[in-house]
Amino acid sequence: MAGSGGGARSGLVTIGEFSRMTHLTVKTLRHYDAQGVLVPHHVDDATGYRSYSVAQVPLAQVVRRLRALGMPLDEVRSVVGTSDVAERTARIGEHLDRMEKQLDEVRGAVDTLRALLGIDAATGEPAPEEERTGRTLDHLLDADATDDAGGEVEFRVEPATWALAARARLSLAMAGWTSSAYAAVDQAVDVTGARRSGAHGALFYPDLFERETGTLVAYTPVAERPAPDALAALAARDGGGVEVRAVRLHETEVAVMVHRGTCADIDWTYGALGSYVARRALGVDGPIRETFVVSAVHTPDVGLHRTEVAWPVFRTRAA
Amino acid sequence: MAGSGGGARSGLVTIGEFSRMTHLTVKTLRHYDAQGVLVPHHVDDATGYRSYSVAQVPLAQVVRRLRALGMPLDEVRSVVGTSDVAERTARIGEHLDRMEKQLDEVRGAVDTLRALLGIDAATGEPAPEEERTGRTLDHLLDADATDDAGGEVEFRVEPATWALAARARLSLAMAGWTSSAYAAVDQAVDVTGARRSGAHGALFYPDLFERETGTLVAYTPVAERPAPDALAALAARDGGGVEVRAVRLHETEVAVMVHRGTCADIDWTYGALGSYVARRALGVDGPIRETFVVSAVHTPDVGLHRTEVAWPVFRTRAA
DNA sequence: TTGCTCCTCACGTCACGTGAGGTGGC
DNA sequence: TTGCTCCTCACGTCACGTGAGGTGGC
Repeated sequence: MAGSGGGARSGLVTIGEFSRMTHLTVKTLRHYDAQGVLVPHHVDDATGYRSYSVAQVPLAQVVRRLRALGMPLDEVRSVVGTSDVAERTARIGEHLDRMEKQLDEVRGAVDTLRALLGIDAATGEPAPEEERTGRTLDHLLDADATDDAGGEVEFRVEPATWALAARARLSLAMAGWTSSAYAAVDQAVDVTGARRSGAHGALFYPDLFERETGTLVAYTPVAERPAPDALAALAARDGGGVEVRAVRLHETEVAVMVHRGTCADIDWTYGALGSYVARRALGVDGPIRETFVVSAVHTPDVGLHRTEVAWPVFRTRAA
Repeated sequence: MAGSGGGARSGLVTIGEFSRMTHLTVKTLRHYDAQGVLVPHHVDDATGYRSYSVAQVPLAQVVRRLRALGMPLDEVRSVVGTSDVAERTARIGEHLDRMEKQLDEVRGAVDTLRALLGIDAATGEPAPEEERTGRTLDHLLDADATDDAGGEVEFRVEPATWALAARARLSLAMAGWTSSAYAAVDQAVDVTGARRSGAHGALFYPDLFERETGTLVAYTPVAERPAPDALAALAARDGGGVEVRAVRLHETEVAVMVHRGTCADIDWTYGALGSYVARRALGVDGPIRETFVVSAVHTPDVGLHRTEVAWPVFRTRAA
């Protein structure tokens, strides 16, 4: 009888038994050993056989959960390898926060697609025709039926303005940076005593969309050029790792469309506005500007949020 | 001036512009072209330059959402490539259902880890000590403090029994199979007129945990051996792709522990029970048996669910 | 003409899974 | 002794990302 309990009451088990206890495959356990994430209690010199201690089971299950939440192995290793309990707890807590935000976004995407499909989320049944969004999936995937969002597009010349701004090179996925950037910008407004002249805005340079990583500027427009001593005060302080500077935004001719609701769906407005501009051959190079007219700082009701998307154009070309 | 609007009012745009409109990177768009998921409207023979039509924007955004929901590219291709609208809608709907289940599981894992950390989910603040679960993360990751679940383990000899059972080779992740399996098993009970003699159960063969894919048997115990004609009736029908047979379960000596709450956490009970058995060197080879004493068929309140985990042992060895 | 966009390979990455080919222990 | 578990490479996979090296168009 090939007993699977080991020979002694040592609390040591084979990799196979440990696999059954933890629901991690043998291959995965070997991988975690190689990566130093979860090393066996003992490895036999002669045979290479791994022995795990039953005391390692809870640790393995924590690793399993962190991986299930998408934490990279490198981070898992450093989290479970840290002896500082407070830091370990903090790291996991941060990851959970990130996860919950992402979870909300995914749920939003599910809801959006359900709406597109005309499926009632509660019942799973097709919704009555009149409750569906105007753009059903059939419509979306029917190239001929693409509508033109002409009525919703406004042309405008954004005047030149001074602004207090933070700049970074990052990926679109790292949008969490913007919240800390606006916190730093708002602090800078207080420190410099500047007068705001508009809502928070952001400049998205083309490389941000085309490549994985690119340039993003988060700013608040201000009424006057910040005074030199105010700028010095700004340079002297530490904005929590975010450097805020006074910058001059140029006058820009733009086509503007208003996006309503969650920013998770903002690619639709980009698509509609970009298509409109492209059809008329108005596009010019330059950053796309978003202005957060109504955002989380105004109301927690995401449904009321309004974001202006401003696409750089050269209108007189097609006057 | 390097206009980004193309030269004509054709509605055709470069890959870079299309990237900005859809928030898909240039590299990703080229990949989708190579994979046939989203092919450009036109590719220049001489230069290889891709031209996208603005009419392809909505399609691209659907692809983006399906990918964000984790749908594999092969499936995305077949979904957006299908001209049958009803089938397309159905395929996406199925994927959304799978996603929502997975989302609930992830949320469960987040909650579990929060509880482990002793963080109150609503406030984000550490919970009062007395509200924390007994096993905090500190406890879990402190190998010396591992407790022994002795009091919760019961030894038992599971008697031999007949059962109506469905067998499959699949991965643990594919647990969705079990619901259709039990539907088929329940139908088989009706068809054969068998008398149930216990709750739904499942046998998990070791390969299921150790390798990615393995053997799973979903069954309902029945009081008597199904009659030959009942078996013939069973063989004649189509159980929705699931084949149900009468099988004999052997008498087995087991250590049993009850798992309360969602099955997403059942690895903990596996760990505690497996550790208990390993420490006493009682383990023998054989499938692990789960019995769904209180499950979704009894109550929708997951908190009330009870699952017995039965680990095969050879007790007299350590009497 | 410069500088930017675009192109095609070929290879890297992340977290494993899949064999091949072989040894060890009850 | 059989059969099972365990081992180590080496390579595959999935969905891209990262350069290298080069061309094309305003």
